[in-house]
Amino acid sequence: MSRPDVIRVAPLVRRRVRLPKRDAAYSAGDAARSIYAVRAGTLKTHFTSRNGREKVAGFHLPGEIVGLDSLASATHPVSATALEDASLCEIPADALKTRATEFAALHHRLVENFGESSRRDRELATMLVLMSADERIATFLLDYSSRLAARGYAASEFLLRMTRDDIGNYLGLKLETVSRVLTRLANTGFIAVRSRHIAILDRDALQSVSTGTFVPSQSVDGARN
Amino acid sequence: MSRPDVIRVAPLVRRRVRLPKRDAAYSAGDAARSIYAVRAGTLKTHFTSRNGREKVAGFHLPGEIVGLDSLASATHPVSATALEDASLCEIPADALKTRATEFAALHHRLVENFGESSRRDRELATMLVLMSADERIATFLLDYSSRLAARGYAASEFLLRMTRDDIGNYLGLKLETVSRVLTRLANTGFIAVRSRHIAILDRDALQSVSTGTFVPSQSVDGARN
DNA sequence: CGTTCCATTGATTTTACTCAAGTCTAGTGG
DNA sequence: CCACTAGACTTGAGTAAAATCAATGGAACG
Repeated sequence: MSRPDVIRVAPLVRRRVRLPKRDAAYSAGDAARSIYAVRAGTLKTHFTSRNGREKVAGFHLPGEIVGLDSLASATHPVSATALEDASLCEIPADALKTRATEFAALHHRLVENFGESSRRDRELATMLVLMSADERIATFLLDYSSRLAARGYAASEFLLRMTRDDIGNYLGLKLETVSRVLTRLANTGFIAVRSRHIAILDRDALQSVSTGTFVPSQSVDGARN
Repeated sequence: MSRPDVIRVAPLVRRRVRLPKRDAAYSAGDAARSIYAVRAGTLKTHFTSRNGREKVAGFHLPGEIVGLDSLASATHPVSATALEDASLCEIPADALKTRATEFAALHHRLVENFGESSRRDRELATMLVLMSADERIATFLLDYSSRLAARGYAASEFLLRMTRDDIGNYLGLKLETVSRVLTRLANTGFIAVRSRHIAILDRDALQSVSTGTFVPSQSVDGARN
């Protein structure tokens, strides 16, 4: 969870793509021909697990890159779907591959990006294993906020572009639990919730919830595992 | 979870390292000078999460590579500790970096390796979110078995080199739960357990447990999330 | 060969899930 | 433009899976 994966690849961009809400930039299994920089809008990446259940892999804000994980294989391992009308820059994978070795700087950026995404995956796994529902939601909100801030958007008041169900799937919670936790955090005055509009009212408190230092209601522990 | 990340890097190896049980090849935060191929023995990678809790990131069998995730940053993001006396091949990172752009094939292997590890991380996250304790343990045993088999070891009878606590931490379960599930799987006759010695007696059944098709005791669902 | 770490098993509690009912919101068509 | 509808969200009550607490047994290690 963190900084957007900004990468300057202007000379490689093939074309702009308009992607209406609910449409997929690519689907799991598609030939891996391109990666995409998110220009505007929000995407989610998702896939069907071996036992047929749908899993949200991540959310992608403007300025971030999707599809990099396809460079290793012939096909896209996940699908990328627009949560709202979006606009993308398509970057052909072959150009990226051949010219990556050509230009050390670009190669370096790629390696960096992989490192970044593996760090994020590691943190997600940690979150799923070690954190309570409250900690996960608090962490999610703070991460979302900081990613928006890094792109120049308001950090303390924003619109969630995804459903409670998507958030829950991503964090390993049921949508009812997501709803309850948001309500609880709102009741303690740490955030304000108006459907998908979120305002962070007390960032420090939210931070302490995310680290398990503070626990909203009565339960005294917060420690898991 | 899957295939070992075999990579032929003989010409780059600097030296062999003997690593006694409980010693670390490197620790989180160390300068990222080298990556390591596991020659013999088993390692675990682990790190301290933001809230100070220890998390097992993965287990690494002979023939696999550790430390690749450090290429992106200046320091190692995780620690690598020997679960038993081990022997490693040290590969200097700078040689890998400079010569990776030199040799397209090696560069390709690196990209591939990142793709593989991100696939594994994604599956781990899925496992943690969507799977019951029984499914996780069954999946873990089958993965462990197939990784051993890929290196020429017996696939159906092996020794777990890590504690129940390590397994539990990795899978997001408490050690007691790990113990209980192993006992349950043994009672149904799918595996045999003698402390850390595991024998897979009915691979198909274990497979069906791992996919949630079969559920050992009484509970009828197996579905989560 | 005793000490320490690891594993098992049982009883109880807790967290988040499930099931269910009802409300709100945004998008649609009359 | 308003009414209608479908999807999204909230809230409540009861349940289940795994965590926690606790005590004992077994293996490994110096």
